This record gives sequence, structure tokens and C-alpha cells, in this order.
Amino acid sequence: MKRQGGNSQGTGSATRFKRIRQDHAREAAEDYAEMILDLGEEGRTVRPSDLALRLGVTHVTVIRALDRLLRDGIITRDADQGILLSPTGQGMGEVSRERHRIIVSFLERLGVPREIATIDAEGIEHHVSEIVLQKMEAFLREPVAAATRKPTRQKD
Amino acid sequence: MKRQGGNSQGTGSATRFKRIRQDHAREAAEDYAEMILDLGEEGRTVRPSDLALRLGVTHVTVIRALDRLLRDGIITRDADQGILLSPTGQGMGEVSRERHRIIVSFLERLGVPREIATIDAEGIEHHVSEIVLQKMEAFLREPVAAATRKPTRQKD
DNA sequence: CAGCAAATGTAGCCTTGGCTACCTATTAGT
DNA sequence: ACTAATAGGTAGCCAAGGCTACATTTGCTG
Repeated sequence: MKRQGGNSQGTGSATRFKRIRQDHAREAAEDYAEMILDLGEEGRTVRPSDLALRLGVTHVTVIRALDRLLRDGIITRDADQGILLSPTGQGMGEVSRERHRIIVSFLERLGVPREIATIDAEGIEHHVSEIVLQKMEAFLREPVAAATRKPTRQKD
Repeated sequence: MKRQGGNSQGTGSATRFKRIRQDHAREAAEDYAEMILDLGEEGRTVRPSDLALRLGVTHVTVIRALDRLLRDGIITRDADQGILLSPTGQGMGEVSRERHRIIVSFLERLGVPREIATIDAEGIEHHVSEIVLQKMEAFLREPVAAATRKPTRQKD
């Protein structure tokens, strides 16, 4: 008999884990977009070797990832200008970078050393929802108010 | 093309990304260990179909993951008792569960609705260092003190 | 200009983690 | 007892993301 994998009536936890897997699928694209954005703004022509160096992988891995990003409309490539972000990629990079910035600031505000905050932010930034990000920003603006606020009683 | 910047060491970002990739490699094992621990404590015999349902994947995916966990000494399997955690797996599950619990509590304390906190915690728990976890616990114990503490000034 | 070194690209292999299709057991129900 | 459903397992396919080995392009330099 046929068991279909996508059991639409998830146990709830199934739904959560599916979201994690989706996050993972976007993760590489976001990392690349963010990095390309940063390097581009430093005025350099972004090339595969730059990314390979910073990501700690071989250039082959980068080239194949770029093929996927190209296929998915995140980047364009140009012999002279190197790797460029499409409008989609540009937006992705900007969102990722802002998210990254907020998380690092938040962790530092919590007393986490900058180097640790940077490392951890790299890992968690792809898994943080908009709501959590908003709460982090609220905490950065008004730490004590956020800390003393009664746990919210959302309808959920 | 001119060589730009002599970052021959990978700028440290390479090191960070390598850690993320290591985290990912542990992620599945931790999720399984945590889930097996929970189900086991509910007094049931843990079987592949239980895990498949909760993870939202087919039983085939689970069976192959269990092969790897077996190979890596995380679990043992027994016809009568089903899937059992090895001492290693037991420790892994307990650590993961505690980490999960802290993160959910922390996010809720920050004002994030429980359902969102649970989803996000699932994603980020594998990427949070011991130090960040300690700071989260400190915040849970003494929110205002943690919020008013000046950002630490590490020597890096 | 010859030749080296660096960057880029291609081919091919591996593991993880998805999937479907199919087969075998066991168990429940009529 | 037969049948149907459920569970477990095997085989084989796919994509992502690693890798090495080799080939090609390009730019500098002697």
C-alpha cells in the first residue's frame, strides 16, 4: 500500500519539523546573498574564490552553489562584474543582514561576548521568526520594560 | 585580476561557517535522541512509525536515519523493546531537551507566544552555545538585572 | 614569448536526507 | 480461515552540499 509522505494532518510537531527543513533549504541562499551583498558594497568584484575563502569550502562547492542560485534567480553572473545579486537576491541579502545585526546586538546586550554572539547568530538567524525578531528589537530599545512585561497572553 | 586583500586565513568567518556545518551534522541525531527520550518516558515502546509521524517524514527516512544512529552508537534496537537510547544517546537527548526547555522559556519570557517560541526553539536549539544558554538562564532568573547589566567588554 | 600560478570550470564520487514502489509480517475483523 | 490494514524493511531514485583530480583560462613576470 501507499503511504504518502506529506501526511497533511501533522501532529503539530511534524509541522514544526517541516518548517525547519524549509528553513534549511533557504539557508545557503541567504548566507550567499548576505555575503555577496557585503563584499559588493566593499566595492570589490565578487568572485567564487572570495566566497570559497570566507565560507571555508572549496571553490568547486561554491561554483555549484552559484549554479543553483543562478537557476533560482538569486544572482546573475557577468564576466566583468562578477557575481551580482538579482533584485530578489538583493532583498534576501538585506533582510538576512538586518536579521543578523539584530541578533548579534541582542545577544551582546544579553551579555554574550561579541565573538560568541557572532558565531551563534550565524547559526540561528535562519530559524528566527519575524515575531521573535520584533521582540528582540523591543528588548534592545527598552530592555527593562521588556524584561518586566508580563508574559503575553496571546490567543495563539 | 588583482589579488584583493591577503586574507589567507579565511577571516574567521570560514571557521564560523564550518561550525554551523558541524552543528547541522549533529542536528538530526539530537532531534531523534530528544524525541526517543520523550516517547520512552511516556512508557511506550518507541517504533519507527512513531518517529515518522512526529517528524513528518516517511518511515523509510526514519529507518535510514536509525541505521546511522545505530552505526554511531546513539541508539540500540530490540525487537521487543523497540528503539532504545545508548548512554551516549541518553545524554544527548537530555542535553537537547534541557536546551530546548530553556530556549522556549526564554522566548516566552521575552513575550513570544508559546507556539511561535516552540517552533523557533526547534530550529535554533542546535546552534546555541553554552554561553548563550547561560545568559538566557540568567535572564530567566533575574530579568531586570540581566537587562540593566552593561554590555560585557571582553578582551576578544 | 615561455612558463608559472591563480582562478575557474568539469567530471565524478560520497553522505545525508528526502521520496516512491514493492515485499513481508503481524494483527484485527468478519 | 481469509482478508485488510498496519508496520517494518529493501531497492532505487533524486537533490544538496561536501570532496579530489584534472583541464582550461588568464595574467604576470622573467
